[in-house]
Amino acid sequence: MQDFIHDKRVYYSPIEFAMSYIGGTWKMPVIRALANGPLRYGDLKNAIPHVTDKMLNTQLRDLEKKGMVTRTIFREKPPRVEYALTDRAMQSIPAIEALENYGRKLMELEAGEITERRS
Amino acid sequence: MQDFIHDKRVYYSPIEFAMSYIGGTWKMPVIRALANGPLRYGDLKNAIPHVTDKMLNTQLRDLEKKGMVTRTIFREKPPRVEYALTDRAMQSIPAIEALENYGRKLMELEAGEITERRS
DNA sequence: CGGTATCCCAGATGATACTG
DNA sequence: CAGTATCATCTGGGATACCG
Repeated sequence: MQDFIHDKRVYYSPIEFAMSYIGGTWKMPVIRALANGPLRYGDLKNAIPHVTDKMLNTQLRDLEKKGMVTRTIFREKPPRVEYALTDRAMQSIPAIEALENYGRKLMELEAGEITERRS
Repeated sequence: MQDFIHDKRVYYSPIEFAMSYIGGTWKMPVIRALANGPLRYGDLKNAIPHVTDKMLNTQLRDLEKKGMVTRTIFREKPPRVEYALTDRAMQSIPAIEALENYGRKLMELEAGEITERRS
């Protein structure tokens, strides 16, 4: 395939381009956590073990910029902020689930093997 | 899910674990290039536009260590080295193709939109 | 409750040149 | 043909602390 230029950057393959949207350690876990419906910030954070506020916020801002999530503020008491997937993010779910299944297969394979001793 | 520990590292999700095998800019393109059968080094390099020798070699060594590719040397004239996918790498192909399809969808979406002006 | 602001580092990537 | 070696760069991610 020929090069794809977007936002002044060159992408060599559809894979690389997809990863610019959902790559990194946290973006897929975020999307997966929102796959069953919108969540507010706190619930989202609880749904993703080990994520820090900084990383969660960074990733949410990135995803917003890319048109993958929407952020809705409800000015209630106490304040509420909800994150939801856009259409294009929902279309990534099959790919993310495929990756997740593969990860589980690898975990089984590795758990079943005797750990190699490093020389 | 609970944490998964492998090779002295903690993985928080199957996704993260899968990405430790096929993540990075070049590993999926490499696996995809080998999906239809073994290739020798030069052909593999030609199959992956823009990859440098350093990156291709680094990734191939990584993939070897993880048990994702095999490296076979044929002492002929001229020398020949063939790379092939292992079983566990072949199991990643559906996930990689799903990602690739998603990347293509995103490319269409972006190509069809009027580029936003950044303020 | 839902975030920001700093500072910092390791590791991933790249350019270039050289080799058995 | 199939790589290594070296050096430089850049950014993702983490620790910690603070804020409207």
